[in-house]
Amino acid sequence: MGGSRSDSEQTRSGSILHVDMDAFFVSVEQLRRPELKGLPVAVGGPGSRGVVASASYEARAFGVHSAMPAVRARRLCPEIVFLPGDHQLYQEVSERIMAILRSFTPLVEPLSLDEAFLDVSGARGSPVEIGHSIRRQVRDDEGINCAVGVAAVKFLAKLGSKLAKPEPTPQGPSGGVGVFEVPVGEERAFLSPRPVGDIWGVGPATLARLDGIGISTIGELAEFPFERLAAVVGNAHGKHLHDLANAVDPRPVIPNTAPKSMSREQTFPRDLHTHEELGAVLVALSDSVASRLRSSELAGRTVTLKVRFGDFTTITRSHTLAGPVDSGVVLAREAKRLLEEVDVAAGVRLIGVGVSELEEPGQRQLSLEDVQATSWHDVDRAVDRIRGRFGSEAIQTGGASDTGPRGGGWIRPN
DNA sequence: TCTGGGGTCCTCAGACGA
DNA sequence: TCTGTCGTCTGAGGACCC
Repeated sequence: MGGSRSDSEQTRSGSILHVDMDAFFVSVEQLRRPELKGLPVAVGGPGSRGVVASASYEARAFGVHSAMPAVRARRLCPEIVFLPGDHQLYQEVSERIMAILRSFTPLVEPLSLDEAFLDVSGARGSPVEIGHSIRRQVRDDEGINCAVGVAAVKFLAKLGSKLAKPEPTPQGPSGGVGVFEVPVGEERAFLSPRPVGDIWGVGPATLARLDGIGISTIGELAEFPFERLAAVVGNAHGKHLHDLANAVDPRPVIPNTAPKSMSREQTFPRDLHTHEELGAVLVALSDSVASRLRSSELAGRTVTLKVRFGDFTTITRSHTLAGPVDSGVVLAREAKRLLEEVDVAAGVRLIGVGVSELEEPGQRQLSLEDVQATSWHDVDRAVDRIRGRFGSEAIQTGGASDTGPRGGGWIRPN
């Protein structure tokens, strides 16, 4: 079972593909800076509070991995090259790769910039052949390597792509089958000996709980009485895990899923201790979230403030408005209102603003609050037009000073 | 060791109305 | 009228993913 298999064999293929780019951010950087090829490279925040977002296989050979603090990555691999990252560029490359995937089937569900599920049940050719074709075309057109998992269900396809990836060595990626298939009918046998941590949705907390009831393999989880499992990890989570362990995953591939929330957050190089400093940041973050809402033609009703203190404890405070808003001014006002109820004297390392309960800003009855918001709507649109024409830096909120009648007007930077 | 940023989903508790 | 129950909504937080 597994690996690249020709269709002449007897087993039947599943029609779900999971495509996963290899070290995506780093690969994109190495394309525009070929001198970085073959070197240990990481993309991420290089500062004292930064973490690794993506690491080259050469860096991984030293034990560096994503989400690792930059300080630790440097300790493990002193010669590592840290790059700040260019999200705009990654977005553009990702969109071109997704277009390649859509040339094989319209049923493409992006999971993030660098991975996607495909349903190729209606496509021409066998799923394994399609997997190889996708790898070829992504490599030829974009210079990026990717791994493909083929299975009957999403969870197994995702596990397959993980197993198709090369191994990290100091000399770079080594081996890797490229396309890994879990044939239909062999799922349970494939899963049974694997560690339970291979299940999508089992992180450190769940792993510890499962360990506490003597479960370490997926096979053990599959045989465990559901009622006892649910008592330990909760009903919904228990059912989900039990199903996955038994290779049951009815989730379809859904293209074009609408976002459910949008947020922006920022970690400071040093903790901030006053509402004034934090309020100024909230204005900028709110403006950014609102701008993205408008460009997606969405508006949200629930505003959430996130505060992480110096000791890493995190709280959220939220408020649901009468109607959806997409104005940075209104978001900032609500976020500041929520912040006023938080004691920040101990020091804040991160602050964030999020909006959920998203909908299209359509017809609805306007409240007095809405009318006030609407008066800023035209201003926000004008700002969008200026940024569209002259770039995102062309105009910024005056929230840093937080002065003026509205507590954060628009300024043109010098 | 010391933990970014942007998401999704789930659980739990309290308020509230039927 | 009072009390208990149930469902729903909202808010807060945890866990997980890339």
